[in-house]
Amino acid sequence: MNIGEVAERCGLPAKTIRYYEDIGLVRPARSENGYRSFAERDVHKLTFLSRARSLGFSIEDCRALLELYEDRSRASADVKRVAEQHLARIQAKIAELEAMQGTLADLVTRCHGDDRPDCPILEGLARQREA
Amino acid sequence: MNIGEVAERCGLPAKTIRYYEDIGLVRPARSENGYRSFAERDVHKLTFLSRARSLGFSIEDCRALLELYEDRSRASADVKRVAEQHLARIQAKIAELEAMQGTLADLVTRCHGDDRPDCPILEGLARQREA
DNA sequence: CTTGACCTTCCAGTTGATGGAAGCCCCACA
DNA sequence: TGTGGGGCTTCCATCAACTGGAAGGTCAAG
Repeated sequence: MNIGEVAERCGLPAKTIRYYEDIGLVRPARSENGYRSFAERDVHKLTFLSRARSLGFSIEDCRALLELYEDRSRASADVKRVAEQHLARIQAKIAELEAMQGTLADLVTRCHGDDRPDCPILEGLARQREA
Repeated sequence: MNIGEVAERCGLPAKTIRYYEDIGLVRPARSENGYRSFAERDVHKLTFLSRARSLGFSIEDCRALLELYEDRSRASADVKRVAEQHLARIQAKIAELEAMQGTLADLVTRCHGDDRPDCPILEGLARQREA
């Protein structure tokens, strides 16, 4: 199977698949003409990667997860640990964004947004952290 | 004022301040010895930048906001527009992370996390999007 | 006069791709 | 047989926003 079809099936751009090969996440065979030749197994791995990336796992996490995925004698605890750490990072990030959102929404609400120069948003940004 | 003191006062690493000069966000004077020599005004701009960055504004947004900040004849509507767009991006990002969090939290809950190999997390990642 | 803190510039690396150029390969159609 | 087009190849550059580190100048204290 050529890269175009694989791209379609796993939902990743061809460019990304080549990149994943570069960094050693997949190792497709090669046809005589030099084209990459993907087996079903490669497509599964790429689909797995696509899903893991879409859940926000880093490439290095994906590498670890893929290794566990292929290791029939893995301990699910190892998988769970990776996932829990990632979940914690996501939750921290959400909290951070919510804090930003709170501050920013407040400033935006207080700005009348007309053609006059006075602006609580700029004042809020300029203020030396007394708030 | 030397860069170290400025860094302390505005809450940005010296390295970052140099970077901001590189990309033209500040233009501190120079002393005879070649050291950067910051005026109060520079410190204010850097503090402004620090706050804006901590609210997640991109460097280009910061550049625009800084320009508005220094323009006494600005229209607050221009500031508000930038802020609203950024707010929308933040909210979209929160939604995205919450979706990830939902899926991931579910998988984590269902994984027993012991030394056996069967693992709903890996199964969830491998599944070809029927869920 | 030396030590150590602070400053300088410059170059490389981070993350995860993405864009584009230059150039094969292959198939169909005239 | 040639030509066109789409798909494939590699390689290099670029994005954001820094950050780390090397090599070296400056300055104040002891």
